[in-house]
Amino acid sequence: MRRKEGDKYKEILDAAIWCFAEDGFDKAQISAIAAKAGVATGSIYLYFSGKHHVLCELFARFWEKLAGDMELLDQTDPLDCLRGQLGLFFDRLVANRPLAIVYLREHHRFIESKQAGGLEWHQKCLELGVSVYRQFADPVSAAQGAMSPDSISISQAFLFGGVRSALEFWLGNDLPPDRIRSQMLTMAMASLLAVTQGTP
Amino acid sequence: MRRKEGDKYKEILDAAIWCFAEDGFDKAQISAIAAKAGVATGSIYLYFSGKHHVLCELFARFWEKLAGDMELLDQTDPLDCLRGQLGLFFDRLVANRPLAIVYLREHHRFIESKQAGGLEWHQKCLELGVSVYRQFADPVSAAQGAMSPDSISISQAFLFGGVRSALEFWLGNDLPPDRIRSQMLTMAMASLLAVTQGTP
Amino acid sequence: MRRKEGDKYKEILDAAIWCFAEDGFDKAQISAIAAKAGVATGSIYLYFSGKHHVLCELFARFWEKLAGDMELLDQTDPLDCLRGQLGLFFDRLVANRPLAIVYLREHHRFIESKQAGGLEWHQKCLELGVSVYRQFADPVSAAQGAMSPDSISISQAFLFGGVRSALEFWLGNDLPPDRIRSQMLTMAMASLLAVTQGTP
Amino acid sequence: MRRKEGDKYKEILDAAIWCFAEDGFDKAQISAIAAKAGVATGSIYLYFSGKHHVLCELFARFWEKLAGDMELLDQTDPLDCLRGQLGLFFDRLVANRPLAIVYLREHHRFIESKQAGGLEWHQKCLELGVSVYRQFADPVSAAQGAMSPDSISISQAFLFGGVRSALEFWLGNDLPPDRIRSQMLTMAMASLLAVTQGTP
DNA sequence: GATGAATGAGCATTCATTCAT
DNA sequence: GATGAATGAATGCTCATTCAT
Repeated sequence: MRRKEGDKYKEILDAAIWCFAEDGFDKAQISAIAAKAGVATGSIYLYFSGKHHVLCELFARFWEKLAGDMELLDQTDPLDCLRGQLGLFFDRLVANRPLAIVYLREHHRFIESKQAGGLEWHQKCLELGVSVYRQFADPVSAAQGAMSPDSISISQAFLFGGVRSALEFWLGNDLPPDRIRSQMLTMAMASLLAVTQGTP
Repeated sequence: MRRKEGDKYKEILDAAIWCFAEDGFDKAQISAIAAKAGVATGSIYLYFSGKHHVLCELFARFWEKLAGDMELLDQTDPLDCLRGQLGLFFDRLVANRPLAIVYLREHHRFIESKQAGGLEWHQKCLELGVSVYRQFADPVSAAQGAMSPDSISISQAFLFGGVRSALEFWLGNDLPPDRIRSQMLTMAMASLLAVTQGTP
Repeated sequence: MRRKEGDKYKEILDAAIWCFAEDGFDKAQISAIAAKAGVATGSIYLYFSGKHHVLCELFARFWEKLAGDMELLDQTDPLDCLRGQLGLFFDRLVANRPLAIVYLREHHRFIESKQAGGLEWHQKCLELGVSVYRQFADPVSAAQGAMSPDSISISQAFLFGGVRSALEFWLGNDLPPDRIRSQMLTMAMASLLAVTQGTP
Repeated sequence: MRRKEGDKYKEILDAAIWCFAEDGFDKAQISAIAAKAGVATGSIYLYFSGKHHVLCELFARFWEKLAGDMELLDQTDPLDCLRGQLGLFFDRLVANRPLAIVYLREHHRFIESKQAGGLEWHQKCLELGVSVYRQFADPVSAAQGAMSPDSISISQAFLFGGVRSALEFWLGNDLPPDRIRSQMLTMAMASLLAVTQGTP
């Protein structure tokens, strides 16, 4: 069976999450990741081109799965859908604490990475968000520029920032995630509507 | 006795901002900071106990100055005041691009630092925000829990996350900061009101 | 798997002897030891936990071999046996000039080291000496305290001091070791008998 | 008054003894010596040319004083006189524990030092010993070579080694110095006589 | 494919010494 | 003479990556 081989890839990624979360990307040691994954140090280089690549693959898989799940969301009501998207993003990270830590601290390395494959999955998620966002267009707000690419991007960044804050707060406090999630979504939706609902 | 020449302390902090922004905290070299500051490597240790200390002092000075400026804001209208606070925070970082980068990437080290002096200035800024926030209390929203410490903290985190997103966006795009600032504040205020204005 | 090539462990120890002898422990550079041993700097840390550990292993191996050789000595005559023990110690160091230098200058670091393995071999050698020493007991000297633990320890220290002096002298002068060895043993035996032979 | 100036020289030497004893010569810091002496770091260089010079001056003063005291010893009986010399040496170091430590660990640096002034005082002490030693000459032992320069030097080295051992033992054990001194002298004298008393 | 011993460039920090005041 | 801020060369140890087996 070749199950073992396929597993190593995943074992390494899982081990990397823990190590990156614990020590940060720069301080985390490849040899520690290998040990935690139960493989030899050198084996990591059979699956990844280096430490940076491991990190990028981590996020690539994350965004890939998220994109898949986002597509399954009910798109009947734009507001519900967007709420669902943000909630899904939040839930996925809350379900994996160390991954949430790595996301908060090291995701920028993924974004800034030049040759990283996997950015297309991140892009896909952003686009899924935009496509729902566009459905909020009404003549007045559109006239006010709410559907300009810039405006949309800023809104989207703001919403992601909101989830980010919620995660950071969750990590640092002992509150049930639902409590945080709920207030986060309330605020996110309000901020969204403030931009997309024209105020005549 | 040879007097301390010039303002080496400040030169080092300024140089550190550039180096941390360029290379990240872990990769940044003390010797590079020293070179940029125009002092000898060893001189850094006359003013700071190590690389980590330099980073913490950086943020301590930032929050100290910000706290001072926040206190000067007109407090007549709570909404205006809060908008002013967030805008001030945004403006201070937009005015210093590399500092903004360092803030986004390395501020968590300051927060997580155990023995860092200067955390009190950060705390002070948070408290100034909370004290304005409390003025939004109305009977209905208060009854709904909007003024519970948890709720306030979450809101505050969300608002900071909003500014954070705006900064990140500003760094990655070529939009005039005012354009970003304006939409950020619109969204921030809306999200705030959504929590503090009871919906009977 | 790549096997450990050659006897890097031993190469490093041999190289360390030369470097420690030449420069002293503190000034000796790990990189110089590595170069002389023909290995990379980092490889030293595959075999030893640090510079101090290298030094301690050096002495541990020395005492281990010495203990083995001391046990082979003919124990028929106590006086001959003790002479043989001291002579053996002297000969082993005379046979390795740089090791003799390191012994004279740095052995105290081994003794003072808290967690050094190998101290048991040193202890073993001391005990082998004491067990022979005890055979000198005669009723009169014993009554005078010559076999009290303190007295034995002092005698032993004195005898070791004698060999030490002989080595130091040998290092600093161009005399054949046998000439020095012979006078040293004469004096050592006389000093020994002065304590263990009761003077009624 | 110029007492202050003369004092600094001595303050530095005294401080150096403590620091060298505590940390060893290489690890001891000039700045720590200065601090302990109550002077500025730079001031040390007004009195000494460097760290090594401080160490050498330390021993130069020691041997200078010892030479003076040795000359005062009663020379009536050679055996008593030699016993007195060794005892004096032992006592001087027992009276100053940190100095004893520095003597045991770092004296070789003084001996090996090329340009150190003060070696003549050390030489003086050795010669005072030799001149007493020569008085043991009897026809038989002299015929056996006991008064050859080599033989004398070896004997002297051995005797110094004996005192050295006694000091090392004293430092490492909780025995009253007199107890150690006494046995040391017994053994030293016996070893001496074994060489100088011809055995016909 | 898998291994892990071997590599060696890289870096924060220290500290003897200098010298402007 | 006295000071102590400033210097910058020096070094033990780490760890991502390689590659012989």
